[in-house]
Amino acid sequence: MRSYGQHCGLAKTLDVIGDRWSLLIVRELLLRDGCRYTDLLHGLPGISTNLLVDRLRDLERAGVVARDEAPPPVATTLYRLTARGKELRPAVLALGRWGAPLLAKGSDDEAFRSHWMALPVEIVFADHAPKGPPMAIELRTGDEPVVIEAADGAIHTRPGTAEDPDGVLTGPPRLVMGVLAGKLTLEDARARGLEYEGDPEALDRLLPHSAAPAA
Amino acid sequence: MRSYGQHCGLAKTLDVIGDRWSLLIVRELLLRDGCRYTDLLHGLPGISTNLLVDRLRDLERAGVVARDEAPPPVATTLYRLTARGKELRPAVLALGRWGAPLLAKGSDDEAFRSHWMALPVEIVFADHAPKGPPMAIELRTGDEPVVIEAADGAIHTRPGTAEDPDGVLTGPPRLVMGVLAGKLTLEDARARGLEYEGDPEALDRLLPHSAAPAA
DNA sequence: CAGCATCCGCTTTGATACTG
DNA sequence: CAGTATCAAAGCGGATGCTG
Repeated sequence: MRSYGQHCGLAKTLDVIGDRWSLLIVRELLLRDGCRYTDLLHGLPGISTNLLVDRLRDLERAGVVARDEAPPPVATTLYRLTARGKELRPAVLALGRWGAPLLAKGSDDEAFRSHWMALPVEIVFADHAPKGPPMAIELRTGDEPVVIEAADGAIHTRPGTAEDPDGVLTGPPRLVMGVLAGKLTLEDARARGLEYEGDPEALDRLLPHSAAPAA
Repeated sequence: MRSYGQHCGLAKTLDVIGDRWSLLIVRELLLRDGCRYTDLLHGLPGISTNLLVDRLRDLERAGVVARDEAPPPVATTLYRLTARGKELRPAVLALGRWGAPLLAKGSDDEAFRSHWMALPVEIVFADHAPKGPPMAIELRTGDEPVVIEAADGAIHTRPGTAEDPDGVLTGPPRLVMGVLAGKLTLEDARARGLEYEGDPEALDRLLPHSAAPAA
């Protein structure tokens, strides 16, 4: 990207990550640090192969992304964020939060990847019973199942299934994301076709239950 | 901008403000809400006139910017952010903060506008003596003087001069911005040519004085 | 198959000139 | 002052080809 040539912090940031696709690449690496070229390609539906290469090079030169040559069992190169790249997390979360209300208006032919759900979870969820027993909620939507786990007051999200989940959310991405992003109450989502099986209090432990939705 | 077509909050945000120049236009309106086309042009050195019009239209359609037809004494149209547009402030600040370390490496031919200094001030300054008397520091750099005022624990920045400033910072934009962004100590900046006249404690009241610089 | 590189048509941007 | 109009240059998207 051509530099804005402005002595301003925002402009300098945009000089680095303002190119089309750049910040989405950062999103992918924030969600799945240390992943392969092909993983990135899968997590960025719509990008063309040459653009991905170009952007990775640009971000590498800018000190945001690093590439590690993985040793023989894997024998591939892994892309990850540098420490400096990880510092983009607050900005990415702030931008993602701003876009949450727009998710409601999305059309049905939009691409969706299950691991993207970790972003809204990080933004709006909190463990309201940090002393409670470890807990897991499974999400069945999109290209792969995802598990949200709460333990010791911390919340983690990972791809895969849970052995004995306290709750299971099943339905179209729009409804699951609506609930996770705090833009849809569980009741509304159920009325529109979302299914929730398990302990009704499990989700309540994580969802913001103040009167005001997340701003 | 062509939509990313991804059901993700970040992607949705970038669909709206991811175009080149868009977020810098938002910056201008965050700093000087209700300004004229020409003011925007001046605050966005490097943009071309047709691009500015295109972006303003796009942002208007997206509900981020609104235009008010000012009544006869002024008789011009004023651009401002909508409530929704103002909600971009946290994201803009987060991005601006990330770029602060990059300001040090800027070259001397970069464009600079004094009112941009309000961003770092908002990010790193705090009034450490909120009960103290009202105070003003004048900044003399860039295209116009700027005053930072602290009163009742709140900090304001405005273009213009102060009648009886408690301190005056004079020097090239790079050094003044370095101090404001917390990337340069006052001593370092003075050694490089920054001048500070007035009460040495006035600046201390606003600068972060913990050992660690702003992350 | 992972990880690129090249080519080509289309869209976006940038610079400047011009208008009510 | 507040935009339009025009056009060249750069960027992007999609397809395809190459290499281990």
